Amino acid sequence: MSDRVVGRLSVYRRLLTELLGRGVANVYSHELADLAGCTAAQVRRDLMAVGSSGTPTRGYAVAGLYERITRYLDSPGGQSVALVGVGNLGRAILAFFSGRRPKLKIVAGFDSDPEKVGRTFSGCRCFSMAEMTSVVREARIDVGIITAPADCAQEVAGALVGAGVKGILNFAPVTIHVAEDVYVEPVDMTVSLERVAFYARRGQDEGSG
Amino acid sequence: MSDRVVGRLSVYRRLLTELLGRGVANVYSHELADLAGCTAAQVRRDLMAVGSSGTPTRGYAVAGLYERITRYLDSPGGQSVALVGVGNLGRAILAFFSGRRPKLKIVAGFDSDPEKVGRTFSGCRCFSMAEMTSVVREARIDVGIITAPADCAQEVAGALVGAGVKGILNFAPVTIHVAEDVYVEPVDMTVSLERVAFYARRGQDEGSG
DNA sequence: TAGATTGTTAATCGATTAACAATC
DNA sequence: TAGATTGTTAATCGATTAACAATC
Repeated sequence: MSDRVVGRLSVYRRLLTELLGRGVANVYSHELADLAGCTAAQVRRDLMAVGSSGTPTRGYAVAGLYERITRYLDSPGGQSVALVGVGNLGRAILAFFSGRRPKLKIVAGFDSDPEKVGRTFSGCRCFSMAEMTSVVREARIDVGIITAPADCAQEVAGALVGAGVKGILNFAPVTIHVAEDVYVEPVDMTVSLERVAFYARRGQDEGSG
Repeated sequence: MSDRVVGRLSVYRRLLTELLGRGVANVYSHELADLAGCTAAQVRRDLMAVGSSGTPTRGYAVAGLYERITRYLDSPGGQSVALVGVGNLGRAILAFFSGRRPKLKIVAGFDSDPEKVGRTFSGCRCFSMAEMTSVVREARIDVGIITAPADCAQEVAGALVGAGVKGILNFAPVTIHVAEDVYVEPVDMTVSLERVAFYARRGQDEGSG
């Protein structure tokens, strides 16, 4: 399954939650496509991939769709996340995810600043860097978020992977290198802003975002 | 020019800055590729696209490369950015970009909270929502960052575009719809984290991040 | 039935990769 | 010269798009 499809499934699910809340029972592929900003053909192909099917007259059942996507995307028992670097951005992300997805919860923060260690931010306890290996192993954390400064991001990534993390969301503006079986998703805000500025100046050309 | 190439150029430039600081005069495509996490063929093709050429013996001149990429990516006179929604995430982003790229500066923040209006965050003045049109026009802002809550992101996008913005970096977890000539880049942290969690659990498969 | 939608198959498109000649 | 790298061309790959039969 390609990363693009996984991303679209996540978007569909968010839209389905909204439709469920409004009591909508069925949706057509072109309706989801309009809401998600993609094509109806993509929606149908993606939904087939997770084992959902619709009918020509009624489209897809919202509740069934939500259930299928969730079964596909989520781990049944939930997954735990660690966040390393409880600075401005780290705390903003802790606040952002607080209570948002109970099955994918940030259960531990880490920081080298003794002032932050022991405190709780948006319901998440901050530990020292030295405690990382034991905390990650005990809580069976397999996802890490790096909001540490660029100059220590690689070291942090190594420590996370060493403790058992298999996926990293990297906000530090550096390319980190890890073992092949670890998935790294870079979220480089500088790169994103420069790209937006480029297309804002040049006209959209063919930018796909 | 595809959005992927623009993103890689931005990464190359960051690496070149570092090399310049270390006094490195030349680089080979495979060296940049290793640092950027892409292939040497991609690097050579991207650099050709911005009009740079290298030699078999010395590779590429770092200074010349930096200059070419900058001339390609940056607006000569610089570009101004507005940020709407000076909450936790907005303030973290203001702090992150503060002084980072002088040619691409966040010159105004906007928030509906009267407590924030008139104050300065990381050197950026916060204005009221009512002032958006006039401030954006007077400062010739053509890039917007949306860090407002999801339920008003679409409205904010409409206001930004109405005031003349041609590119939007959207951190709100909703798909926003704007005119075709406006470039929108979504940065959906929920989608990103769910994708990382998915691959962390399933093994990397073919995730390209 | 009529008609819009679904799901499948083929065609297209773009980007990446591989192969190779040119070059310093 | 020898050899690694550059730049070009062809092949491959994946995803998207288009066309169409099946379906409710």
